[in-house]
Amino acid sequence: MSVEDLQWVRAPVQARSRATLDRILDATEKLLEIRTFDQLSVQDICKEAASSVGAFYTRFPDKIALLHLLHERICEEAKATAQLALDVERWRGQNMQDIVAAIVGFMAAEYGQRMGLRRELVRRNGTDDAFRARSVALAALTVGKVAVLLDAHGSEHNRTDTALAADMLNRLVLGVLDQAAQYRETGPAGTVLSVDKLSAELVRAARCYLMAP
Amino acid sequence: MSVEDLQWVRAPVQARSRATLDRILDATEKLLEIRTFDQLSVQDICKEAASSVGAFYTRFPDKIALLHLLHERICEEAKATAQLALDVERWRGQNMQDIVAAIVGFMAAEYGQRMGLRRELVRRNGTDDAFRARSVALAALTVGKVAVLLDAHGSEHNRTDTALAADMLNRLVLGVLDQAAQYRETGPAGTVLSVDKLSAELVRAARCYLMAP
DNA sequence: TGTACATCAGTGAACGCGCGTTCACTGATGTAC
DNA sequence: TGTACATCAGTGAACGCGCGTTCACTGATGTAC
Repeated sequence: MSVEDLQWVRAPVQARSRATLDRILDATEKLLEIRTFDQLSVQDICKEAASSVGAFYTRFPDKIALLHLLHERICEEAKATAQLALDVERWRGQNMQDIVAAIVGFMAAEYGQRMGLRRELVRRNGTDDAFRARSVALAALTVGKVAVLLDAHGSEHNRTDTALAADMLNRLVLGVLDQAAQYRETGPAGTVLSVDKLSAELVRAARCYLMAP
Repeated sequence: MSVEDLQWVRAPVQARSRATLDRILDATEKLLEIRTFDQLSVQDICKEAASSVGAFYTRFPDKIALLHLLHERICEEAKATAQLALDVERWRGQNMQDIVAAIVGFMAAEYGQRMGLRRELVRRNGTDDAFRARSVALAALTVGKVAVLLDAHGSEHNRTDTALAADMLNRLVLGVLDQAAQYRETGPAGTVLSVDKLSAELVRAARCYLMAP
């Protein structure tokens, strides 16, 4: 999906303004690693992007549209990935253990990237309906596909309500990852846990949740 | 612990100002059910508390001190509860299954109260060091006590690294509960899950994580 | 290939609104004698 | 028990700062002929 399809930005027509837009998006993600979106002034962003406030407002109707654009992009990407990664056919013949490990491991690794943006989006989901709607739509899609996957492998787990199991799995995995995005280096209890270790424990938790008697 | 012991508020000396302070605290918690702390003006809070801006500033040095006070209070309460609830002696002779069910169930129920405040505090933990330090201290305490509990019941679970297991348990349970506080009525995937059902699934997940082979 | 013109892009100072904070003042409560 | 005085508490209009947004202007790019 290209930037032009999105409602949040006036599409650039010259290569120059396209480059400026890209710099603004990159600068924003970079600054979000350290600060909240609200803590970023439009000036800050434009300075970091080697651009100017006026240039910003020829692209975006207002400040928040920038964050909407970043969210919409990341959601569309994730949706496309989910369509491919969670397809039943793709996993036919493989065992549940490996499937869970692959999917949860992938999610954890993905989440490791762009932590700043994730943190901001988690915040928005709590209070802004437009952001929440997009996030919920994405989660509903993946949860639905995971439920189908669970149905197709019914003999390999011990859950009868696969819809509930899929929903809970999503809550567990994203809950822990969102939390990790909030607390960064040191976790919620002050302990350092590498992405790999966290990922491994998450895989373990997911497997256990599905397969324990 | 009484309000006077805290550094965030000028201690009231007359009953009248004590009452005003209480109204301000209650009003804040009430308003936090719908809006972010940043979305609340001092005016809003004072109006809801049937008080005035001037009165507010005779109690508090600034706006944020009010939230610090609420956080410090809730953390002290939680610490006291943890000291009692997670004591090894208290659970001697009981089996792991019941212990997990009781503790996780209790946490979920507790969390159901004051969701608005929780949501705000989760947000703060992500960006404000003072809030984070308090939350981390609390979590470190509970995780430490859970680890001791796991050690004392070593034969009833399958985890060797009890410190890691306790940390992960904390991440799983609080991760899901924090997330629920963000999304409220409808969960992250748009599904409605009562506190009881969520609690039951959390208990299941925690048990499985500890006891699966 | 060159020139004129239209549109796109970018600049940064200035504006104005919202909200945290202050302040001059009034009223209530407590204490000394 | 009454009076004077000190301190506590409360009021709400006014102030001022920060930051999102606008705007008058300059420069760059593309197109027609």
